[in-house]
Amino acid sequence: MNFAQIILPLNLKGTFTYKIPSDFKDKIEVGMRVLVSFRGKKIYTGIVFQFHDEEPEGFLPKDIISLLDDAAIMPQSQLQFWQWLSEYYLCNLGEIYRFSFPASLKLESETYLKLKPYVSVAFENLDVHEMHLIHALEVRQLINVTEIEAFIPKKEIVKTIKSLIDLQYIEIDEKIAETYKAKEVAYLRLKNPAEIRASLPEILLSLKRSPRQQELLLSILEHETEFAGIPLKKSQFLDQGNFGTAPLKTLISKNWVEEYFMQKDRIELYDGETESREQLTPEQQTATKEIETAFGQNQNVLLHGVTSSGKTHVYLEIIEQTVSAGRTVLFLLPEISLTKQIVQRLEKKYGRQLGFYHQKLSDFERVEVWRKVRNGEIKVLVGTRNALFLPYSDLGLIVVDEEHDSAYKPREVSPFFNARDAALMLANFYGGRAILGSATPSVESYFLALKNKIAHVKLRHRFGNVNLPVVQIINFKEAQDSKKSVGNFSLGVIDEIKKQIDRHKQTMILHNRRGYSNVIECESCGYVNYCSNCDVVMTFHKFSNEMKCHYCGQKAAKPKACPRCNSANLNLRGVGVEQIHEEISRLLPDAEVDRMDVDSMRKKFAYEKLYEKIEEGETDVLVGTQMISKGLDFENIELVAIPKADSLLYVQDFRAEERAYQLITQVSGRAGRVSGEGKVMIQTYNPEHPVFKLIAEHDSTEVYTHLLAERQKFHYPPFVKLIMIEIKHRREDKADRCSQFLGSVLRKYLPEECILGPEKSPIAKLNLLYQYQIWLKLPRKNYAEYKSLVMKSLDEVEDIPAYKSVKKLIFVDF
DNA sequence: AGCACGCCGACT
DNA sequence: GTCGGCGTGCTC
Repeated sequence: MNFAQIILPLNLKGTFTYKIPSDFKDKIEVGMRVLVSFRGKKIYTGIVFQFHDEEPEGFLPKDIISLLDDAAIMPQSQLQFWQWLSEYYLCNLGEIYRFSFPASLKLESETYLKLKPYVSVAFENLDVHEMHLIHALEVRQLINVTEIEAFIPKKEIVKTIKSLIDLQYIEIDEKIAETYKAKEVAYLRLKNPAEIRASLPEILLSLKRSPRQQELLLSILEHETEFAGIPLKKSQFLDQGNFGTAPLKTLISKNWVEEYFMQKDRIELYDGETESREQLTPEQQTATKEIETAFGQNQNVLLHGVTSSGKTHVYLEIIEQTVSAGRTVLFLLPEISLTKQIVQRLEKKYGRQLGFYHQKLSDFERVEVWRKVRNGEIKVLVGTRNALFLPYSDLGLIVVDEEHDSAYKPREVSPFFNARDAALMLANFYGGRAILGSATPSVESYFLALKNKIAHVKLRHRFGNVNLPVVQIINFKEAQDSKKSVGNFSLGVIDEIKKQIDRHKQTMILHNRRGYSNVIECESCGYVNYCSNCDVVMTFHKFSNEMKCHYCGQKAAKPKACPRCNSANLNLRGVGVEQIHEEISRLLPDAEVDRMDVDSMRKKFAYEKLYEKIEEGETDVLVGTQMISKGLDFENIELVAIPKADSLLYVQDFRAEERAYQLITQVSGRAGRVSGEGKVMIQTYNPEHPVFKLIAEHDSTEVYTHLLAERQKFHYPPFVKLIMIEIKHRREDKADRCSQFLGSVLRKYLPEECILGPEKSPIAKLNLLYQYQIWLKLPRKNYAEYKSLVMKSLDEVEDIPAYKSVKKLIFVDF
């Protein structure tokens, strides 16, 4: 055990070899954080990955400078998970490390040093640099590594620090411990409640000349009676009762009331009534039993329940079982905005044992959750995909809610992994189980269930045996031909919306295209307005009166005349959600019509405000993009209309039909949740399209049979394994040549039928980078072999210096 | 990744 | 004559 392989927070292949100094040998553990120097002067926090005794060839390993933890900060199972991720998704361990660790747990040259307390320094034994550093530390308590460069030559820095640490004169300042202090919050309570209650009349009498004090005391008493056991937050209490601090101070000095402090919990404690466990319906009970059985047979579960069937109730039941068995639960959601409802319910039950983790937390908050997970304080963790990387010690259950959601595998941030599949693996490494839940499972998950790789548990009925909405397909061609249409709507849909408004019911209209119109075209010369960064037409947004590129975010003024031929005849083509909104507002002038899309929700609290407005029933019609399909569970929505349903299918993506099915079904699920009188109207030029027909029949089995047949016919997942490689460079010829070269190398090793491309990406230029794609369809059998040939090909391209600067992004299971 | 090194154009 | 552009190479 002379050497350690260390993971560094850099996007570099593999791990790095360091020597373990003899005095660390009995303390160092796999999963510990260590301080090492890399590239001479830079210092990094690394993770111990492995130990070994093989003397490396070709370089002299450096020593590990110091250990940052007393015990492993990363559990073994997590490290196994990292290793799997990096092998499966062809990404570097360093990338995973960077992505998954809060910044303050992986300090680099920003790491601070300090003198050890109560040491006497034998200056006569120090060299000049060591002396400088000690003197500097005597003047200022903390110095970071970069600052030391000012007075010690770069080459000598690490040596100096290391020698002083060895001499026990200085130590690494655990900034995390220092800067991270949970905030303390003041609470109020009666000092001696029993006594006060007993002699209340006398006390009140004694306070008769101080009405504010009287009021305050009674108020606290009332709270303690009504919400026994729930802490009373001082600031909130004073604000609500409009009390000043003066009467409170007097009460405290009179020893009636006391102020006490508790660590602030980022999740506010639920202070409403605690709800008793809801009774499961017979169907939910059966589902729970089926899940237990599957778990007993070491099987994971696909919980396939129609919208409003109460999947959450089943989750809660299994979560409770897991927690009472003493194990931890991870509840994954595709995005934070959907957490509201589930958190409210879990809060009541688990209080402080509930944690919350997502991209929008500050670093401090992340570290807090990290520690609580590590030391077992948190038993139930609700989070988005990055919550997979918390240091769980005993993960018994992972729930992946809305498992079909594409937010589980964003294309924008590396490492590119699918959180749903990763969750299955993570559960596996911990010896835990996973539930994938959805009303519209992904074709891949459905296939797993079909092949009995995971158990298929179904909930076929809506909660309370409420009927599923009636789906009506409207042949829009016919409506137009028979003059029964106005603009983008058939008269039937308009009439139905009016009918709903008369009944004081609400309507949702789905149109999944942002902006007002997606092309502005010159009538005389055919000019269209392209984004200067991307090979994409700019979309006109009437509301903000500007042109926007939906890919890079660039904005431009709307041209008044054609920039090429100066003609003023500019045509608007393509219908966006703003236009649908405008149209409905015009057709129904007395109705309250609102719009919900990323553009209108950008302002702070815009979402909350609109949410409330809908909840209060002030909104009659809500027009929106796919955003309206998530998290809007209102009782009063009875009608869902999709005026241009075909646009959902005309996307060049082999998952277009699956997505269309999921989106339509999800948004339909908003209609008639309680009444059972929901109605869905789909306008299309292809009324015979199987996806629309099967949605109308509510026959999900047939939908998946259809989707799977298509996938099999055209050789797409789950029948093959798909890897997409995207090659990007700011010079088109270079990206082109590099992709051609990679293509030829791949063809050297792989059969021709496995390789498609290289071709220009559907968006040939994005953010000033030209991009080309190569699609690999690899057989499931011997996949590992094929994949290693892909890796070999990539390595060969990597060896060409001219292509080093070309970015190569690899999407596995794209 | 990120940083130093090294080779060619536009400037005081 | 120099400053600085980014192509290239290397890091345990």
